[in-house]
Amino acid sequence: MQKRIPVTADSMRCSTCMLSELCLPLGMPKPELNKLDDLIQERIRLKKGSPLFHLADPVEAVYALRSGSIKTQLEDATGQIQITGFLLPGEIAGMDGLLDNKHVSHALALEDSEVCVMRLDDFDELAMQLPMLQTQLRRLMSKEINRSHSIMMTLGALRSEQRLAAFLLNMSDRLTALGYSPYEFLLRMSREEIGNFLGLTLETISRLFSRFSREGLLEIQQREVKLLNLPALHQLAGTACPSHAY
Amino acid sequence: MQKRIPVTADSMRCSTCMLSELCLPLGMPKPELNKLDDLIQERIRLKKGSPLFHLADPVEAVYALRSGSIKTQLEDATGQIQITGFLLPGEIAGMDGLLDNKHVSHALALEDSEVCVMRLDDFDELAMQLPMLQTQLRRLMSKEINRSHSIMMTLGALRSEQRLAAFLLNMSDRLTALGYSPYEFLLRMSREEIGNFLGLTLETISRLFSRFSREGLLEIQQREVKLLNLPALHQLAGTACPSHAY
DNA sequence: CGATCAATTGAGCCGTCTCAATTTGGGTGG
DNA sequence: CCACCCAAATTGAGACGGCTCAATTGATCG
Repeated sequence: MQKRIPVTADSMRCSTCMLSELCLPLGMPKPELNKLDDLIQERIRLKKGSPLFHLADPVEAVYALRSGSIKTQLEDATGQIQITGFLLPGEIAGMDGLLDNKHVSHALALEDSEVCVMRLDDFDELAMQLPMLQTQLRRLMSKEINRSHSIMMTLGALRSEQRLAAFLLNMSDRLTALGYSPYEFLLRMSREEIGNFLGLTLETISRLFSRFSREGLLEIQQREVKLLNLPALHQLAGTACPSHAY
Repeated sequence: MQKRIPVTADSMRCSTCMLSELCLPLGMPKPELNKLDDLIQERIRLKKGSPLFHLADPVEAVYALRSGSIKTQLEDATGQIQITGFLLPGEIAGMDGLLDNKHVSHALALEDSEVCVMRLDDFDELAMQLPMLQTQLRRLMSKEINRSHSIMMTLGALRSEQRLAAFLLNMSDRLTALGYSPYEFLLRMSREEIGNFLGLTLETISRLFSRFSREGLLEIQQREVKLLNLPALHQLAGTACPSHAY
């Protein structure tokens, strides 16, 4: 259930997009920003549950999430799935397929979503006049490398309660950057998906939510979370609590 | 214990380097390859145990390992370490620091090693005349993203014996690509470092080696491994056994 | 309003960790 | 060159965290 939407002159452009502080343009000066507008020639609307791309699809673009949310997952020879990330608006999908221009993962919409299509051909052409663009992509790819390494640490070094705390705080931070509340948000993924991502079972996730709730760290009602004690969660996760949280 | 070595006209260059099929030049046509030679202006010799860079150091280059081996590791606020990779010749270090040009990890030599320094300024300048260079770096960064995602799967979905099998097979594959035997090699890292990397304790690693040895999967003598049954190891790890192994 | 899927909760088991004791090997100085 | 020392690795016993299997409740959606 994909719907491709051509971008017309009066559509939203990078230069006027609310997400430009987070997305590809992050930190680019205004004049350069205006040149970016030709890069996005189309967008894709995704219904909940539908794929943006699949394993082994050819890569001809990377995608910036404009609205909604997306999960990305690996699938091995035995059919085993590992979710590698949950994307929020302003984040980029498809950067893992650039070695051989073949996707090595699946990307699936967790809710109705929309992505901006950045065709690599167009990207490289524009980058000839706007070299900074290469730097921007490099920064985003570097960020994804960091993110992956951090998750390695989460999976390799933390116990279940710490993993879930770290996960919730990470969601909270990213939603805050988007202008939402750090405290209350809706999880767009199931307990099973959280568990898969964190290397735990859905039962463990459910039990931890119940326990955190009993301990007054949060309230949870289905997928609606309210974080009640950010400092305590940070202490659990072993991360510093950002000052804005006090 | 770092020693910087300027690259002179008669030094080894990318165009004549044995590693060019694996390293930055991978898949580049000859004429373009020759232009690469000016990129590497110096190399660094590292004594065993000494750092290539540290957390929070400014990033002015990325590094291609020329000989030896290097581990990279994260360190969190509590001092907790997570090893994120063991680099072999032809592989690149420092690509995780490009978001803000500040290193977010440590890189330490596991044995006496040598790296080629690719200054980012020089890189971007050269890329103006050789646009393919940007694509090459993109491919290498994409490869690192993949590698990290695969490790997420290893940590999130596999049991201890599967993790160690996957680790050994991965080493075997990469050493094979360098022209070494798929069967016999020397582990340059301790049991503790393997365990840290795989999210297990050193005792578990030691026990697994003993068990694998008892089961005839391999022979191990300190850090000298001989893999005796690649298909069985692949079956354990849940990966397809490459044809050359039969 | 039933059907179906998601989430919760419990009981028991298993894998990995922790703590501790030994053994082995490599490096150093007498 | 040998004796010693220290770090690395092995092995065992017991504890515990997270998993499996199973039953039940609670949402959501035709």
